[in-house]
Amino acid sequence: MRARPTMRDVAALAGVSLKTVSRVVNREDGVSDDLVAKVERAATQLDYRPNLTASNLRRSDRKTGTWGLLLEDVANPFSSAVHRGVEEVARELGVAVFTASMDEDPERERELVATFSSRRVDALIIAPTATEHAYLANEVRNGIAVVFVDRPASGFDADCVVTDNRVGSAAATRHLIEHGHKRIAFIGDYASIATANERYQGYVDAMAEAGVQLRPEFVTRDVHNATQAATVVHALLSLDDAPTAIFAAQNLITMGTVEALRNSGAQHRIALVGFDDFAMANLLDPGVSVVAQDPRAIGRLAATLVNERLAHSNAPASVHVVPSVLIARGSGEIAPSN
Amino acid sequence: MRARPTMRDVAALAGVSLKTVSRVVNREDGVSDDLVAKVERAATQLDYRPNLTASNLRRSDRKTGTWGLLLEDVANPFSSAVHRGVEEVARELGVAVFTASMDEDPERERELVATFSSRRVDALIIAPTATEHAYLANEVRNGIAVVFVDRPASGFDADCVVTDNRVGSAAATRHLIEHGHKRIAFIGDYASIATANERYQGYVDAMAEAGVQLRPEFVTRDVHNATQAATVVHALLSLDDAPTAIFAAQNLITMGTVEALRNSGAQHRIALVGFDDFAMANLLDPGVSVVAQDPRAIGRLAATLVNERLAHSNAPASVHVVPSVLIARGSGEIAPSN
DNA sequence: CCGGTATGTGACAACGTTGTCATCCATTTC
DNA sequence: GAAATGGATGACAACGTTGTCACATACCGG
Repeated sequence: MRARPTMRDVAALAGVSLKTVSRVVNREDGVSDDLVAKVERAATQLDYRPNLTASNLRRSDRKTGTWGLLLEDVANPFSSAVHRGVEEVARELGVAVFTASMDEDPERERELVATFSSRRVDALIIAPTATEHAYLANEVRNGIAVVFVDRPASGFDADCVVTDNRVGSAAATRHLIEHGHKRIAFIGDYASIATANERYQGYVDAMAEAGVQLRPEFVTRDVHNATQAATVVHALLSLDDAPTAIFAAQNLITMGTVEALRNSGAQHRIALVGFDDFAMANLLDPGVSVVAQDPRAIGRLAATLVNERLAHSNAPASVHVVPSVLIARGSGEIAPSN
Repeated sequence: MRARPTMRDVAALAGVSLKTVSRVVNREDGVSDDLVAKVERAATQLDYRPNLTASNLRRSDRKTGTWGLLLEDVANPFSSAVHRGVEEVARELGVAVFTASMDEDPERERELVATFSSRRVDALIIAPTATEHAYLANEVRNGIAVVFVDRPASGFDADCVVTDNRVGSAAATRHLIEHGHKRIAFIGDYASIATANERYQGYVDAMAEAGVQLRPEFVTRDVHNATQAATVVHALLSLDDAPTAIFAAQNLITMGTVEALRNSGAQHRIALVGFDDFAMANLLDPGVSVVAQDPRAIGRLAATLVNERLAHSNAPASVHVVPSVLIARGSGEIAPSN
């Protein structure tokens, strides 16, 4: 394997100076047509590829055209849709994106930020895992733009893109109320997660708005996976005065609920609305009504904000809310059974 | 915003030479303890982050610790699971990964390869879209390691990780035969896709092995999405002598088939096995039996191969097959209706 | 007390590129 | 016809780091 060709090699082959090659590669004008042709021929002949890392080092604007994207888990449907949205905008801008999963590990988040900072990314887009983000101030001081997605960060002021959690949850709950339900259970994620709280608040809002009394035995929080959710549902169904509807305030909770309802044969009797859409929800029986987030739009918006922040680094930080949409598929339109 | 601190700044603050800072940062030994302490204190005080791009430029081994991962679509479940597998290995190796989607556009594939090559990735992992990969020879000559996943490349010799398409498809077909079926339909993707052919061959193998005559009216190829698949299923069901079982040789085809069977009320009467697993397949009614690929294992293996190739660049290229697993969930175990 | 070795530290060049400035030659201008 | 202008090209330094080598000091054995 030979050494990679450099501008010097191209220059030698074309019989011009290094700088002229640089000019041609960067499409600067002021180079005569025949030299341009000669250089291009030489570059092609050698399979020359400009070395962007060397270029970035020397360039005065000090931008590498690289972003870091820190997600919960690249294989998770929500994360990967955000990724997709970010990528679409990055592609238009000619930016390359480093991606990594944090798996809810704050330590890992910090490691990744350090790694990406060392690689001189222009910006970081973070779906935060850590609860304290003051440490990012160093990076911002070093010129890195930071935008949060999905969850706001605490202890640190930066642009942020979130779903309309509270309003969307209120809409889900209201939808059940409008179909005649009053005994509506809430199953939500860890109360320590800001968005989980927002969703709970939305449920509370809609219940209050309709004058329906909250019943503590119908509210379960700190549920994090499908198995736990299924257990909760079984417990709810065995109550004397069981709920006639369930609002499942998270992806996995919805799936666990579907499973539990089916195992109890209650899937056509108990109404269900989930927060966050998932694949095949329309093919289940009944189809599962959900409040769908738009993770791809979230990703696109975050990337756009990054781009703006890179242009005006001292603009005030802002929070952007992406609306959710209620999709009726059957499960949310079941009437109360008694 | 101040300029980013460099080694020079750290050296000045610590009162040592640039080179000593370099030694401390790279944990080389032969630096006295008190100088190490001084340098570390200065580095912390300035929020110094080593500039990996400058480091890579100078380093003699010429490795950047960066890979490029080219996927069909980062938001697609198969792709993102491969991504996850690659990332896990990359993380252990301290490698950062650029990811991008090609959306079945060969032009885009080449652009991305050029971009990543300019950024001096050590390796490319490609789920190929282009049908002709001779162009990659230039990159390999320039020292980039290349590994293919999911589909083999043509016109270019490189390591490759694929699912056991033919054997898996034969297993799926055999499963249906063992449950008493003889009238088994095949619905597959574009015949131009190598893996789609493999899957068709597997179907043919199992039918031949059991001495069941192939019936051309039961074989449909060049089906690429769920809607087309649904149309095909409706046509199959309206045949005088309709099939009693269907082998759906691709993800989206399986979903379209499920939908069509349900719309015809035939989901408990016609057996179905799909190739490639998908979310919620177990919660459908009946659960959908599938031959599951292991995309995460594919990603992990590909990353491992990259690492080996970087160590011995002249080892012969090899093809690695990751076995698939048949998961019985109900739909594949339905007995023939007459 | 000398020469030799080991150890810690720094000066300097180099990686592949771009910014700055100087040079050269061909025009144009008075 | 000399001077001024402008356009094309190249020489050189610099980006932030590491590899190489030289130097200074400390230690050792004879």
